[in-house]
Amino acid sequence: MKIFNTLTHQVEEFIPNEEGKVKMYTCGPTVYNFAHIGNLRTYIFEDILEKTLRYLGYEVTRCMNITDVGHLSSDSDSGEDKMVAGAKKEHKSVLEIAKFYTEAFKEDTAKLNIKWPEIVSPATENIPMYFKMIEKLLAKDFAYISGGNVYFDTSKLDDYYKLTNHKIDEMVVGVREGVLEDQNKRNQADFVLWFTKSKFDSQELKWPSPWGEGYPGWHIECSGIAISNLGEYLDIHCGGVDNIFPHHTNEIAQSEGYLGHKWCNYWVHGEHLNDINGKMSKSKGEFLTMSVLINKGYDPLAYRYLCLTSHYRKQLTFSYEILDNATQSYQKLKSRIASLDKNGPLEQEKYAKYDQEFKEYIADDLNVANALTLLYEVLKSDLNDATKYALAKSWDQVFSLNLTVQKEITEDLEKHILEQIAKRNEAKANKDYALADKIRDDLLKEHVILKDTREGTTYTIE
RNA sequence: GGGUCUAUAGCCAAGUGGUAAGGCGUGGGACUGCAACUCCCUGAUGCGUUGGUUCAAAUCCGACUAGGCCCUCCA
Repeated sequence: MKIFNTLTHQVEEFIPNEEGKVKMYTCGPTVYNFAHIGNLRTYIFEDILEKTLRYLGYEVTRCMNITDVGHLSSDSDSGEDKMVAGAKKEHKSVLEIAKFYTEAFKEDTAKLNIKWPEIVSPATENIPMYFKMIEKLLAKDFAYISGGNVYFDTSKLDDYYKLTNHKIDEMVVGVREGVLEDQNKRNQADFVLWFTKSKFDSQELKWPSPWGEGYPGWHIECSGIAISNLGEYLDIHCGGVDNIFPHHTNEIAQSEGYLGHKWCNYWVHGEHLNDINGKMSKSKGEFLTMSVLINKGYDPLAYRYLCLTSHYRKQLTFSYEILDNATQSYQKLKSRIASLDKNGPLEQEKYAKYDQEFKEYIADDLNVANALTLLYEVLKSDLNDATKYALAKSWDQVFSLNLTVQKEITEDLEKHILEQIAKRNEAKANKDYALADKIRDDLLKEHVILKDTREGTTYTIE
């Protein structure tokens, strides 16, 4: 397995700490609103990564956080927490809001066939772990107290910027409008581990702590949750590219400061889904959620197919044109597989050869586009139907496109359809094409699509 | 200002020095009462522009152009 490691800025051979086992952590959603399809692209990529590792024989334990506290609400850095803003808007408590959007997120991921991680942990349920970490960081002099808050001292690390290649002298503070410089910091890059003061008075959730009543900084939650659930040595840490700095940079700093050794070997980041204005966000342009697409008649799995045709490290610009394109391709692919006769003997040798090739593609930094192309090649090949079907079914463990899932047909429905087909054939024989077409249209309304072949009329159900 | 990534047909996209995969769409044909489905045929003398290295460049190097992202909310 080869994968691009942000830490070394190159594609590397993946070697886990423990042979055959992978510990994987992925940054989860901030649950103050619905996830947009750009957020979901990252979860699709992480799902593919996890399933690829499993397909290659690794045993994977994956952990994800749910951020239900402590994120600022807007670019203006006005000091209102996202969760609080969401709660105010909807007249609910912060935790009610978090619960609601956590459920919504879970539903979205289920529709996209994204496997729910073994371990999912909300930030608010791990406060004692943050105390433990912060206390140790203070004791080891990696942290200091200033202006009521606890800060991490980035000057104590030689390679704080190793993930980004940033040069500290050339960084511009407050390059974005409205970002204020925090006068309590010793160094420009220092960040807060625990808040008790400053501009976050509107924060609703607070906990008593050794440093006063307050709440955790924006980065400590991921480190705390990852270390307490997966231990001191992590194999893979994922997220969107926007997390590289400062979030993941700071996670490395605080985790390695706390542990006293290297924490995670592979940092893997997914690129963004943009719209024509650039980066997708909840505040500008159309707020594209799964529900928006579903209401427009799109199949969530067509969106998943779209994500699969594009490499995870490449930006993709969303448009309805490309989604229509993907929908067509996806439906055609599915119907081709549905028409295969799955019964019969497997051509073992050829099966193994193609499966090996498939593994080589996905193991090559998740070259899913080539893996999909291989599926088309198989469908076009001279393999027997049963072998083609078996390969599609096996590979769908990674693709997760329901390629071999077909609608159940009840006996009554089947009887009804066959009767209608008989009636239509009679009408056709009598050259009563108006009636024949009406029967065809009526069945279509019931999602039954008729196919006239030389052998007679068959049907499929969508 | 600094960092980083990208540019291949109408659209998506593979390609990692040996002469441009694949999918969707388009157009044509077979099939059909007409359709749909399916099948067959159909596309880049060319890979943002421009220099260079090489027997050979979409692939390597330089310059330029355009665009995205990051530089304390973000997937």
